[in-house]
Amino acid sequence: MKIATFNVNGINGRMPVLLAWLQQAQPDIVCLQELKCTDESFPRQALEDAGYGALWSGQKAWNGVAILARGSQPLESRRGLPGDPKDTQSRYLEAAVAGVLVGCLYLPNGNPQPGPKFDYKLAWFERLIAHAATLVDMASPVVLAGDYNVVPSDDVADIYATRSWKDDALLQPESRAAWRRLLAQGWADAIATLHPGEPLYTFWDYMRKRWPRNAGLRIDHLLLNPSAARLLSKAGVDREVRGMEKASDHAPAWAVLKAAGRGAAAAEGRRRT
DNA sequence: ATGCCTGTCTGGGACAGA
Repeated sequence: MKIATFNVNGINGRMPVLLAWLQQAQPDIVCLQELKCTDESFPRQALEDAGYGALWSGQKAWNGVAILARGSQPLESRRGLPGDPKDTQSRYLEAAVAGVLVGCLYLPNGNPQPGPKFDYKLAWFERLIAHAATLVDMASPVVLAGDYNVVPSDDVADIYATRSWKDDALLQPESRAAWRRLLAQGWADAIATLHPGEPLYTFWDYMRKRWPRNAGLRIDHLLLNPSAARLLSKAGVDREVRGMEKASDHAPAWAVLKAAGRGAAAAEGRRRT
């Protein structure tokens, strides 16, 4: 089973890219962020025609998350993080698909920092940590996938260079401390686990020729609870998607879990023949 | 400190992204 996360930066303008990637990569589960569309304008029919059932939480102009499942309908288990009823931003959606619990998240960017947006980012992170604590020890596989808006370290595996980013919310000690506390619950960073030290960036700013220069950041992550981590067999980034016409500024990141969920082994078998 | 790009909502320019 292949699970992917992709910040599309506007789903309706990104449909040609999204559909081409779905067709090529054939992910079983997809977490999408930054839909930038209302619930009414979500392209449900086009995704269904491409073979995907969908669940979405839209919002006018900004944010918005969705979960896609190839050949089935995701079963919603949660909409929004607990802990702040006044938070109306569409940033979290959770569903069960083929025996895997999937949390799709779009963590606040937090710029500029310091300031109220950074405070909101850290507060949202605390709510995520509290909710993740209730999921990490589940007997079934759990994957928390999305745009975390955190560059885990200054290492070249996570960022091309830090000079122009040192004051950015994505690199701040508070953001990284929250990230480390989340992982310390027992979550495995799929890409870092299988490709330690490799610069598998997921975001390249549109500005300053950062894509042609491969001046990227690793901010889209898939975290696996121990049950899911035991099944981890592959992980990667489909970086060619960033080079397509009318690309998002993010590329999809993905992980493959072996024999996860009912029928997955049969599906793997079919794929090999 | 600002522009650099691209998106949405609008119908020009503000705001947000990271």
